[in-house]
Amino acid sequence: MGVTLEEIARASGFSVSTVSRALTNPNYPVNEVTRKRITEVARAMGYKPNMAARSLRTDQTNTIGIIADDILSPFVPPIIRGIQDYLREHDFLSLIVNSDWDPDIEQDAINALISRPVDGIVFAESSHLAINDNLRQSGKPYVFAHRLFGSTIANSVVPDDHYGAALAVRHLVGLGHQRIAMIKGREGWHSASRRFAGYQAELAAQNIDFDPALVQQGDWEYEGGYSAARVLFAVASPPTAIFAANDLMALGAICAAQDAGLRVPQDIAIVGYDNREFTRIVRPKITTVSMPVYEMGHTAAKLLLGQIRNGQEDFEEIQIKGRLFIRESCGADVSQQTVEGLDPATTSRRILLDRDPDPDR
Amino acid sequence: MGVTLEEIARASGFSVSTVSRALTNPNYPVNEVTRKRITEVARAMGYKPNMAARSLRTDQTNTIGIIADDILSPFVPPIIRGIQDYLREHDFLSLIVNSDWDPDIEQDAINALISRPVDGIVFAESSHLAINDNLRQSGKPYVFAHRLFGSTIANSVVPDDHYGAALAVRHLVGLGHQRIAMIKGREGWHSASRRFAGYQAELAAQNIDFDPALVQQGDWEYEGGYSAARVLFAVASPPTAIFAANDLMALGAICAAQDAGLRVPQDIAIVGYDNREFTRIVRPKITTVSMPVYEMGHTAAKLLLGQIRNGQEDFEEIQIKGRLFIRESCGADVSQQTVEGLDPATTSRRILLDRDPDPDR
DNA sequence: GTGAAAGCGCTAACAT
DNA sequence: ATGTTAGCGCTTTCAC
Repeated sequence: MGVTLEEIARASGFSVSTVSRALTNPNYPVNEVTRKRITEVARAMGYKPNMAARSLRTDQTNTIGIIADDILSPFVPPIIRGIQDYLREHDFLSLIVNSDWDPDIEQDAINALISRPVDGIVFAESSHLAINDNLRQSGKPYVFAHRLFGSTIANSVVPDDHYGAALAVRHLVGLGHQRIAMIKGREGWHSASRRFAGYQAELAAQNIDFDPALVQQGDWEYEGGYSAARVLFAVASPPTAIFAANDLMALGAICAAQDAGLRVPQDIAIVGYDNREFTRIVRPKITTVSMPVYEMGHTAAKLLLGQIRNGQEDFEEIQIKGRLFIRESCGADVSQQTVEGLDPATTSRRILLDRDPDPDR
Repeated sequence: MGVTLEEIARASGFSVSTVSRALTNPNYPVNEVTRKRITEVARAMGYKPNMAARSLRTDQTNTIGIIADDILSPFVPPIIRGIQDYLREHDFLSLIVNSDWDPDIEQDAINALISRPVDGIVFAESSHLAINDNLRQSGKPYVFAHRLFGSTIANSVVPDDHYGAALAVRHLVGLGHQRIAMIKGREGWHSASRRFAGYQAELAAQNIDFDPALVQQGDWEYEGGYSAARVLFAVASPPTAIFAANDLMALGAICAAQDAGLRVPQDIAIVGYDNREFTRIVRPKITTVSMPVYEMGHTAAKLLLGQIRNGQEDFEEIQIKGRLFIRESCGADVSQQTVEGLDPATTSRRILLDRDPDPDR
C-alpha cells in the first residue's frame, strides 16, 4: 500500500537512484528522455514519496512546529494563518500544539516536537518559555511571534505598540480634537505602557499639552472602559475624544457615553486598539488600530525558514507596525480610508483580514 | 546531533533491541534492573526517539492531518481544539492545512498529507471534497467534522440543528411567549431548513398554531435580520418573541427593535443561534444556541483514531446537540441557567468555551 | 548519464 | 531475558 521508488524502477527499467534523481532533483543531469519516462511512470502508478524515509535520510522534515498558548485566543488563528501562508510557498507543513499557559505542557510540547518531526519551532503568543534546555541542545531554531512575556529576547517578532498608539492619536488630532483622553491598559503590562508612551509622544509631536486629568487607568475589560469613561465625562474640562488602549475598553466607553446621553461620534469620538472582530459588528463600528497578527506570523515564518536554511543566527527583536482601520466611532469620512503603515507586500491578505466576518452556515 | 539507540546501547552495555524494548515497549518482559538502568542512561544522555525512523519502520506516524477551509473562520479554531484535546490524550499530533474553499488547494493538501506524514485526516468545515481518488486509494481513514456541503455522507459529524432550534423555541415558550416569529437562514442552506423544521416541530409540540405571517426570510447577515424584524413589527398581530436562525441576524433584529423604540427583552424577546463570540459582548448579551463545535471536533477525533486502530469501518452521520446559553436578550433569569443538552463528559471544557473572551495583551 | 551499494535509526522476527 | 539480524524507502557517495 504505497508505491515505492523500487517499483517504479522495475516498471520503468531504470535503477532506483536514477528514478530518485529524476523525480526529486531537478538540477541533476538526467537524460531528458529518461526523466520524462520516469515521471510518466511515477504519475501513472500514483507515486507519493514516503516522507518518513526521506526525513530519516536527509534529517529534515519540511515541517515546523507551532506552539500556541491556546488556539482559541483571538489573536492566535491569524498568527497561524500568517505562518502557514508563508510555509505553503515553501512546501512546509505545520504541526500545531497548545500549551494552555502551562509550563509543563509547554515542555511536553517542546519534547514531542523535538523528537524530530520538525525542523524548527515558532512560539505563537507564548506567555513564557519553559526551561529550554532540551530545546537549546536540540539545535533546532525557534522564533517567537507575538511573545507575551515581558522581557525583550532575541528571535522575536512583536507589535509596535508605540507606533500604533501614535497612529490613533494622530487620527484624532487630524479630526480636529485637542482634548484627547486615554484609558490605559492594565498596569504592569508591557503593551499597556508602550501604548501610553505612544499616546504621550504623539501629543508632544502635535504640540498638545499633556493633561494628567485626561488619563484614566483601565483593566483591558469592558467594565474598566465603562467606568473610566464615566470619570472622564465628569472632568472639569472634558475630552472631546478618547483613545482606549484596547477595543473592549473602547466598547465600554461607547456604552458609557450612550448611557450618559452622548452620541458617538458626534458628541465624543472614541478609538480602540486591536481590531478585534466585534469592532466591525457593534454599532457604531469602532475605529481601531490593528494588531499586525497576520504579519507577525508571516514574518516569524520567514525568519524561521531562513534559520533552518542557513543555520542559527539570532536576530534582534523585530517590531511590526499595525495600521488604522477607520470606521464609525470617530466621525471620520470612511471613504477616505488611510492606509498608513501599510506594507504593500502583504496588502491583499490584509484586505482579506479586514473583510466582513464569514457568514455562518 | 541526536542521541541514538545504538549510543545508549554502547553506554549501557546492552544491545540495541533490548534498549528499544526497555524504552518503548512497557509490556515486553525486560528485567527490571535492566530496564531501570537503560531508562536512566537514556535520560542522562537526553535521548529523544527519531520519529522518522520509527515511522518508516512501523508505517504509522502518530500524526493526523486536519484540512480546514480556513483557520480564520469563526468555527474552525474550536473544532480544531476539540480534535487536539482528544489527540493529546493519545499522544497524537496534528498537521493543519487550509484549503481556502479551493478544490485544487484541497487536492494539494490531501496529496501532501497522504505522502505519509499522517495516519488519517479530518476535514474541518470542509465545503466540498476534492475528487478523492488519491485519498481513497491511500487507504487512510478520514472523517468530516461539521461538513458544509449538503449531501449526507458517511463518516461525518454534524450539528443537530433541528434539536437546537427546538431548544430555542422551547425556551421562549417557557417564558410565556405564544407568538414566536422566525427569521430564516439563507435559502438553500441545509442548516437553514433544519432550523426552520425544528422551529415548526417545537411549535407543534407545544400546541401553538404555526402562523406563516410570522416567518421572514433572512440571509444570515445583520442586514437581513434588521429588515426582516422591521417587517415583523408591522404585522397585524405582531410577535412577542423572535427566533433568528443565527446570531448576526439576531443582532440585526435587536438593533431594528431598538430603532423602533422597542426595548429588548422587555418589549420583545430575541434569541439567536451559533453562540458566536460577540453574543457575549454586545448589549443586551444575546441568548443563543451553541454550535457544538468543540464537541464535533472531539468526536471526530475519537472516531478517526478508532478507525486508525481498527481499520476502516464507515459509520453513519453522527449528529451532535448544542445547548442553550441563556443571556439577556430574552428576559430569562440568567441565574437559573439551564443546561439542556449538556454532555457531562465535556462539561469542564464547555465551560471554558463559554468563558469571557480573553483580554488582549 | 546511469547503476550499485551503503546507511539514516528504528522495530520485530528469529535465535539463543 | 537478551542478542543478532534484516529491512522499512529513500538519498547519496562512489564507480563506471
